[in-house]
Amino acid sequence: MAAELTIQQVAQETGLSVHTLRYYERCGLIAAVERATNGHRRYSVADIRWIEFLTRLRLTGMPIRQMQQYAMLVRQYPETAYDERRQLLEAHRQTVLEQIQQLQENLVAIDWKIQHYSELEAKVQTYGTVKS
Amino acid sequence: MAAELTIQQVAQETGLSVHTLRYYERCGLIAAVERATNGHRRYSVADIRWIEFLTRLRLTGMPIRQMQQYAMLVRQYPETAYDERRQLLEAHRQTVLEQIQQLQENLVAIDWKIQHYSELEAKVQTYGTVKS
DNA sequence: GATTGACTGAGAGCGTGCTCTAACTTCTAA
DNA sequence: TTAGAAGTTAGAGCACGCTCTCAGTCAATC
Repeated sequence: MAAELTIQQVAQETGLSVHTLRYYERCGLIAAVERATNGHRRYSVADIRWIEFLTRLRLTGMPIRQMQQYAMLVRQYPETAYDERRQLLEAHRQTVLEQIQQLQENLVAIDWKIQHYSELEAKVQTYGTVKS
Repeated sequence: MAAELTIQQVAQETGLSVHTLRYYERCGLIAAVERATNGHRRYSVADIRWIEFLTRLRLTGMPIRQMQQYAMLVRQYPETAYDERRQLLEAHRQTVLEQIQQLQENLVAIDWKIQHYSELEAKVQTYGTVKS
């Protein structure tokens, strides 16, 4: 795979900082990236796609530890272990669904409070200061 | 308001630890709780309701800083400032909606990957090891 | 050949939100 | 009256996920 992107370019593309990109590589989330003759990193399009997927996992709250485990499965058994990878993602999928549900439940309570304040404001408009 | 619950009981009710309850009080999220003659905290039902609402704010990702601001509005102007409180909550409501949407978008990509793995697994079953 | 600017690795530092410790008090039950 | 369980404060410590610093390398430009 042609590896031609500098770390700066990848940072721009992915929204991660160059620090974070090096950090991710250091801790095994990204496999050793190709290097130019001067030792500088050169990322391939496949690297970018991988980083984008990693970012989705992070944004859905997967801890680095688990991402490392997933990365390890992909790297260590590149043409197999589909079952294990799928299971890991399915477990994560479940936690994401739970997160969404919890957010929605809590949102109802917040909406309720907003509504309550609106009503109190209306009363203040009509009658002056009101308690609670 | 009758204040009769010990910190242990409140921890049980709310799911927070006693450490966290004291921490929340220390940093101004909970107004000074009533004390028994021996100096021990005695929480009222209103305290519990407040803590439950705080917990909803936390679980939806509101930072402590902002919760402090909200708590300050409630405490400092107990019978007014509804507009400001409502605005604060509405701004938060917006970020929660965005969170949910982002989770859902990322979930699609994860589902997609799970599906992909399922298909690869099926191929492995049929033809033996397959690449990608 | 000197300067500039992007890169490198290793490791220190930081912000957030708890979580735990230590030393002390107070109440209850044996 | 003594043991132990639960409470108190102030402050230290911790896990996580970055984020920044530093000293050095390298290539291009003036």
